[in-house]
Amino acid sequence: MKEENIHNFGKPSLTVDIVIFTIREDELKVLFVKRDINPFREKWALPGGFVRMDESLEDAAKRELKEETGVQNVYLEQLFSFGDIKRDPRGRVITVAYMALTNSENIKLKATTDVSDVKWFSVKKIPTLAFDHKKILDYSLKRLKWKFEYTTVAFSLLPQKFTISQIQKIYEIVFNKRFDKRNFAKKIISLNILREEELKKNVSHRPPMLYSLKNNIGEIVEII
Amino acid sequence: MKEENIHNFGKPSLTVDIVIFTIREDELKVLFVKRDINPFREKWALPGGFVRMDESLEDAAKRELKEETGVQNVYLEQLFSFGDIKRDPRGRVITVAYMALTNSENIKLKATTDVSDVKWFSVKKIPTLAFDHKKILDYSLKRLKWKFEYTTVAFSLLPQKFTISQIQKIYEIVFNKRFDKRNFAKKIISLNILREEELKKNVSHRPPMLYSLKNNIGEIVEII
DNA sequence: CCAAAAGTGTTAGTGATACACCCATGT
DNA sequence: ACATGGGTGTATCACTAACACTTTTGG
Repeated sequence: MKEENIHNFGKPSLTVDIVIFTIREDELKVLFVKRDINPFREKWALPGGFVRMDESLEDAAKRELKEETGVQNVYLEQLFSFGDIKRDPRGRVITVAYMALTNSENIKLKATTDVSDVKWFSVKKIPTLAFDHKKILDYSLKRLKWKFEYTTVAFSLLPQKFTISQIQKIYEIVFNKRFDKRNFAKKIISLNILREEELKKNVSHRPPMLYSLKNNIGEIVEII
Repeated sequence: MKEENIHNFGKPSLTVDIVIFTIREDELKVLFVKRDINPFREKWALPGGFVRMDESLEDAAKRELKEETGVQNVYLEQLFSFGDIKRDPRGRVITVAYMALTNSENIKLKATTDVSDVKWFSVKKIPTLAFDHKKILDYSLKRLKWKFEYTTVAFSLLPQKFTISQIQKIYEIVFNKRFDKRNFAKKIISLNILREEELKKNVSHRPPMLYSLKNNIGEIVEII
């Protein structure tokens, strides 16, 4: 009987790379690691690495993110697979890119496996990156804006309870434009995706209402 | 100097699979091949196969589509990569799924490499499929609808010159719902993406205007 | 003259935008 | 009392949805 032989062809290698975004100091930031191994030693790169035989792609992304940066428990979605023939000087390597979003307040970065440094960079000041990681970053920025318009992913950048103006600020940072306070609040509330919690305490002005998200993060809801 | 060894890990294998849609007999159809090799010999499956070392992912998708089905020159976009550990009984295989769209009028199917048959199936009557191809199909149907709403991909299902009612029919088939003729025409024309060509000849009713698409297929334009 | 599909306008309703003042708290 | 950000309503405009009749051609 004819049998397809899985070994008839040379095999490309397979990696995952993660573009993780957060908001800090009123800016959209992305996390890079400084490579401590060749190729591109001493260059900044997206966290990532080879996929193991016994883990799914998503598990590989989570593992690499944790190993290289210490970051855990984030919103994660697959973006795109990049497979140009010459994208890696070591040979044929396909990478599956993931986008992650997190509220960075409680995150402690730590450089570990194969990495000498880990750092948040403003998307407005991106260093020279290893491999085709600039292309991956550009792609993920487009996807990020798209997802912000049509889903609730933005809420993964906030703590579990948040005010309307915190959401608005995040949209203003990502779209780099101001929104009218009244219209923004009207729109968000009319979507019926928020649950009122309690009033925020110890603020030196009128205490704002805290909300939490009823729906699942990433759910499709036309926001803007 | 520390050097990252590309061979430190067992390598998963890498395939591409293509979900190709067309409209025939007023139905949305998808192309499957009957496998002539194990595993899943005699089962219907998406066209696809192993990625070679010297071709990009997109080239691999085009090559497999042509080799297995004879189909060429189609709209093609990457969908998603599927990497569950047990998705292939032969071992660890990741597949990069592509979606293709074509106007099937001029297409001659021919079963060749590793394939005993090739056939269009209505999306309403899908046979049992090999591997996780049902999951890939379901994903691509979601993506198809999404792209129809927000881009001009639908036009890749039509000949270069087409009438408004041909477009409308395609939208009605894909969304499985009727649209008002006047509102649909108004909307499409207001998008300013069509160029008037000549009147269609030899029709046994009032001759409709033929249009062509000004923009690139797949361009983002909110259609519905 | 009949059958078939093409083409075309108006109205009502819904959602988007623009815009400014008062409120509750901490210091 | 003052500084700070929170909260709220209305009027206009643009877009969407609902709806029916006349036109052009081939047979």
